[in-house]
Amino acid sequence: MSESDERSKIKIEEAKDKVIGAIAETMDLYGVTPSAANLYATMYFKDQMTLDEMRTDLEMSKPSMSTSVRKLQEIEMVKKTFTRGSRKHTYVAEKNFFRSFMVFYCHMWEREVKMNMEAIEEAQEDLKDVIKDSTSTLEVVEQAKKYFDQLEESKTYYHWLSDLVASIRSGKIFEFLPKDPQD
Amino acid sequence: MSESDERSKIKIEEAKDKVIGAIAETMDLYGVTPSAANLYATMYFKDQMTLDEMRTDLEMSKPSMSTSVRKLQEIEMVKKTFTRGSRKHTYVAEKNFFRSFMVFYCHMWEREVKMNMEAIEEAQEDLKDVIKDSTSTLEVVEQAKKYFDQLEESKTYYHWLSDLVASIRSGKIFEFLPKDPQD
DNA sequence: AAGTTTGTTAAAAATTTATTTAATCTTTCA
DNA sequence: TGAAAGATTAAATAAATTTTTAACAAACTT
Repeated sequence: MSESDERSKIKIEEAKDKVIGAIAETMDLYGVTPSAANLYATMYFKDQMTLDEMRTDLEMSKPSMSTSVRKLQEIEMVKKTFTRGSRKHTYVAEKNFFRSFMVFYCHMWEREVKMNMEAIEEAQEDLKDVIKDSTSTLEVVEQAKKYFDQLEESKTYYHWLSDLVASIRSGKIFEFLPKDPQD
Repeated sequence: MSESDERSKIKIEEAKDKVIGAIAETMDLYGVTPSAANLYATMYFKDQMTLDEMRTDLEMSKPSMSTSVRKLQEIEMVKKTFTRGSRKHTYVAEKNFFRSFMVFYCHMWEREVKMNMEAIEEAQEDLKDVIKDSTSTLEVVEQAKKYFDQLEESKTYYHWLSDLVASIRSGKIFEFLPKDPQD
């Protein structure tokens, strides 16, 4: 192999590493550990990888790669693939960032809406009881009403968030914000 | 104070606690610690709080409250307010979830776009050098081209994310997805 | 069926992150 | 200006995560 060819290959690796570093660094948003982030970013430039390749590439233990890849599968940023011939499992990174965005945020936001709305509904029931209770003092009723209204108001946000999720899921958001803006 | 009045007050507290628990639990999305999440959720039902009130309420140390409140100020979910008369600092929780959403996600997504786009631009420059280098072998040039194209493709996503941020910042997104949907 | 290879689970070690105690610095009021 | 109160920083402790080593289970090969 020629001297300059070797240099070119190194340059390609450096180019990749810059992007790998950036992707890994911003992946804390997705709630993954630095090593899982690193793994995903590495896989982003590969067709597919086995656990042993990951371990060699990142110089980490196999169980560590196993748990990282599991976590990445959970948020659907990595998928298992069948590779005929090989006994090793192979994994591929989701390379479509739109899909990753959709899967991750929709899942998280739905969880937020569900959990908080359920709590709000229950809380409002309790507050209604207090408000309707004829033995309650004016002061207590006023308190209960205040909190009830605050919760009612907050529902607007959760409805909106729910709508946002729906429009991302259905793809309708891309009518408003095209993936490929015409200039 | 009457028996039933006491019961009503407890019921109000229980109602609040349900919502506090839910908010705190879903706040991991915002990358804050459980105690900061707890603090915010508690403040959500108060007009304002001093560090000492926080410490009493959450039964934690003052420096702990100080760092939590600092973190919440960073993501603009809490603001410092002036309270004439008192020497203690007072803090208020941002109660408009739309604002919190906007501030947090726009900030994070802008960071993601900036960091990754800068790395991509640099990497593409390197790859261009390799592609244009007349001494490069065909194999190496093909490799470089492949990565260049992959990066070029990914820019679509970052542009879109950038547009999303802009439309949230400007409020234009609410034309597409109204806060208060007409049925 | 025995032996290998591969992947996962369990327990231990190490690292990081969060919290507290103690000390320092700032501000406010006399 | 000095004393007192309040908030922050620093160092130490505690807690929680992450990572690894080691043992185990499953699947394939011969």
